[in-house]
Amino acid sequence: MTAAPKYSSSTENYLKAIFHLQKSDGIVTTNDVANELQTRPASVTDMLKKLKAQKLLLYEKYKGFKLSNEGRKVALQIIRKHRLWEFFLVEKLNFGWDEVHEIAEELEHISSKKLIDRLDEYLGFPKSDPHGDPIPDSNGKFTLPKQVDLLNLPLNKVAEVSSIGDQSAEMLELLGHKGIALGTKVEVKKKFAFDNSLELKFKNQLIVTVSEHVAKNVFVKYDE
Amino acid sequence: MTAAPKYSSSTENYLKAIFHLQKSDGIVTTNDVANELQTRPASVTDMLKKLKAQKLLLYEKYKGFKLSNEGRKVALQIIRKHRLWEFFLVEKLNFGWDEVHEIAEELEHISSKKLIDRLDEYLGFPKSDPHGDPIPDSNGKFTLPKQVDLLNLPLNKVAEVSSIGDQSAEMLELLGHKGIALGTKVEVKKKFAFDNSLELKFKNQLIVTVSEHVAKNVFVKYDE
DNA sequence: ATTTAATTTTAGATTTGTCTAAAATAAAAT
DNA sequence: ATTTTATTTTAGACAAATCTAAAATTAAAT
Ligand SMILES: [Mn+2]
Ligand SMILES: [Mn+2]
Ligand SMILES: [Mn+2]
Ligand SMILES: [Mn+2]
Repeated sequence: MTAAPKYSSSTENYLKAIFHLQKSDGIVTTNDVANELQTRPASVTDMLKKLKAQKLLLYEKYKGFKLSNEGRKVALQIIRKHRLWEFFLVEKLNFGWDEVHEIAEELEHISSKKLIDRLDEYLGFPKSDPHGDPIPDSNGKFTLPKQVDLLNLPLNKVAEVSSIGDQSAEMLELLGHKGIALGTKVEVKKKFAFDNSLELKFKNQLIVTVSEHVAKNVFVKYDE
Repeated sequence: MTAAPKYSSSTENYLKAIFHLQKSDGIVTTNDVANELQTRPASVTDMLKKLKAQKLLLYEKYKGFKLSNEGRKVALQIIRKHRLWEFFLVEKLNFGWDEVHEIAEELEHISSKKLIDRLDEYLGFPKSDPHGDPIPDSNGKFTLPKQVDLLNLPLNKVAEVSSIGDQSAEMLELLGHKGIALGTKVEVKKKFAFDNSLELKFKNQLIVTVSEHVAKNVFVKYDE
């Protein structure tokens, strides 16, 4: 029985970043990772070599890299911890869903597995975090919620905002102002062919306009 | 307005260790700290110099050292976090009081002040941790638990046995038999006016009777 | 008061993670 | 097919925190 190896916070942050980047693009570059982690490409290359040595990454210089099975497994456990802590902060400590990310960025590195499993139980085994992202179970499995972005939501269909693609401060400010948050019920009343901007209607009858750029980053779920 | 400086986990662990050591002995040595932190005296000396440079420590080589006011202030905030997390683990996540220390040793380094103040509120502003140690408030103040003998403990107040007056072999035999030891949690359920004998209840619901003579020699501490 | 022992500090290395500047390689443009 | 540009990697350095071995200082013993 081999004891679960401990990885540094830095290592964990790299694994998580690579996981997220290869989820969206499929292919990940050194620059992508440097940009995501606010560091330098040279530092990324250094770390890629270390991750390869630990068998967490498949890497050949100049050719590319991707997580190994073990690397993905570790990444998923970090993501599990991140999202469970976010859920805790919002549900139990009354934080806003837009102020928990930074704190979870630290909490995700607390090592105790027993702690996170107890927390999961205490929270009632939530399926998704406050941003609508799925929470992997202790085996790393999770069920992707069926969702589309607002651009692809059929007209006059009531749907619920379930996750946000671009979670930058600027985006969150815009959404806050327009009155769009997780759980908000919306329907698309009109789509302008000219610029793909949309008119959305809320439950309270209010109508707002959002750009194509915004619409592509707001994901909703709805019944068929 | 100066932003609160961030200290490394290592720095925080040193401050906390020195705080605890100077609490008991008054005087602290390089070896004490090395022993407490499972490290080498040479490493301690290195860190003492760094702490001095940060004005967290008053230090003159070969002569001795002690925390500065600022150093003590930081130490108390780490202790506050440590003990609040321990309380959380025991009260909310059903951990045993004997298995929370290691986890709190990591959690105490999470930096968000807002988090710890929200946690404090969520827990109902507890006065002491699962080991009976006082929890400093957000200004670093804490109230030492009140210490009285069992005769003077108010009815139905949960208290912790903190010291024994008469430590004769006969007394210790009696206490051992009744199940009373340092750290035992007890409350007084009934006091008989006839002979000042008491009925005590333990956490495990067991009830025992002790004489006035015994009660006068068992000291307990409790909050308020 | 010397000698001996313990404690503390320095000197010099090591590890981890980062950086800048320069070189190597790949991709894009002419 | 060259040339130019962008990306990636190496080379060399640095800060933080630790270590071992040796030197400096203080404390204890004879
Ligand atoms: Mn993180
Ligand atoms: Mn999230
Ligand atoms: Mn600690
Ligand atoms: Mn404690």
